[in-house]
Amino acid sequence: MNNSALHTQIESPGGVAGEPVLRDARDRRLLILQVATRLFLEEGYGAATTNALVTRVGGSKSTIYSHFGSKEKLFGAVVDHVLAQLKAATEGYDPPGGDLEDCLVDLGVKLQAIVLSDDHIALARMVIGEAHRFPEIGGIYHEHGPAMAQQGVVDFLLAHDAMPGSSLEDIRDAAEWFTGRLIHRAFIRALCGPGSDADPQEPGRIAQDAARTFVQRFTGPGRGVAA
Amino acid sequence: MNNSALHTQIESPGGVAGEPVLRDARDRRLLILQVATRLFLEEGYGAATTNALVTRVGGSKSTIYSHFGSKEKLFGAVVDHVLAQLKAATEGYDPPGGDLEDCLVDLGVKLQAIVLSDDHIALARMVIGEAHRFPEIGGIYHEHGPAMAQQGVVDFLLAHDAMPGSSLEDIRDAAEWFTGRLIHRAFIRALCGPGSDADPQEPGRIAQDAARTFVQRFTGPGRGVAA
DNA sequence: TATGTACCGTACCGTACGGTACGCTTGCGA
DNA sequence: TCGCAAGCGTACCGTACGGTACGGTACATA
Repeated sequence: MNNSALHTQIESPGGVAGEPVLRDARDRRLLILQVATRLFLEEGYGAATTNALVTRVGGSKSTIYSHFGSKEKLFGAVVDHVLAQLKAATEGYDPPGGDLEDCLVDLGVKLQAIVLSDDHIALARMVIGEAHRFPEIGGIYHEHGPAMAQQGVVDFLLAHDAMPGSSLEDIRDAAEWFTGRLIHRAFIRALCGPGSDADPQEPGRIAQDAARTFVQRFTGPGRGVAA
Repeated sequence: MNNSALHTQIESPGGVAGEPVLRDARDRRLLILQVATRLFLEEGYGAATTNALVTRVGGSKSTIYSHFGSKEKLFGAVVDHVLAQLKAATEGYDPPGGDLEDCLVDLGVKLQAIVLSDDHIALARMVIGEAHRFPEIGGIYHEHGPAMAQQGVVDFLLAHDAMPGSSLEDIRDAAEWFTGRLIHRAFIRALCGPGSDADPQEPGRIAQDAARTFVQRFTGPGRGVAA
């Protein structure tokens, strides 16, 4: 699962060439944030050293500490930054024409691509691993990540009037069925390690299964609470 | 979600009383392992200090290093230990009588209790957070945790002949639907932070929804692949 | 030309960590 | 009684980290 949709990295100065390239640039802060984001995502919070950041971004540690007051605050800014990128990747989603099942397949594939993207997995690992030291950041991630995705599915179902006559609670439950089926297994596996991505067709297969079964179960005749 | 089913802690010496209680005990190693387990689960890998372990377990750091060669190896032993406890908690599961739906509700409630237990959440956080540094341990956890749970549901469905005539692949897919619905949302939420456990009836409600919907969709007439 | 601001570079501080060395004590078995 | 394995306590080592200090530099504005 290799996804580069979220990469907006800028060339970092100070790498090979000793001469600073962006000297006195107004967006020094943004550059630091972007490089720090890549560093944190690659190394994790604990292993990402401020000295390593200085090496990558070029310049001086003092500048970094003048923009962000501490490593913890920088971490918070990085999480916000990645969440904003993830949100941007979801905006402007335009479901294709066709019947509900086709739309659900499309939505499912897109959702999987974002949730299972390298950047999101790295972010989730980091946030989960540090949830205990930074509970607030864990809450922010959950609110703007998983909870947002869940709400996105609910909105989709409402916009398509996929379950006419159903209560909002039923629609929420249906959305949980859908996302659980779509994501759960692959997400947990990805969080646990690189995993053997032996079958590149698996995401599509699961999206189709999720969509088909969803339509059969939650829409059309015979749905609703039995007994 | 407060679950103490996994706690088998032994009273640690050296806490208040200065006199060592288990001096020269043969099971010094086990005691260290148990205390280390609690320490790691409470503090996380990075924040769990070997000095803190010495303070809690009593005795000397040399002893710890003579039993386990390094902090990393101790970590591996702790993960194995917790996984063994989790496995022990699932063994001897005896589904109640009654129809399939009742059995599924019971299975669902038990599964939730284990997966969402404090110890398992703490373990999962730790493993996920360090999956990058210890990919092997991530694999071990996944194999003996999530994958095992998944297989347990498959075995349950097979033992109850819940989906007669279905292929093994269909049964696996059905088990993924069930576990995804059961666990996904609450598990992710728990991983992200303490969360507001406002509704203690939620697990039961979800287990019932999962069981009822599962029976409607995957068993009885009208199931199977459409079109 | 004077001044303020942002940044650079480097040296440094205090601390905390994982891990080791070493001499002492205790209790068991021959 | 002796030796030996296991454990104890403490001091210590090397290192790496987050964070700070400080003098110097470039540039924009007035």
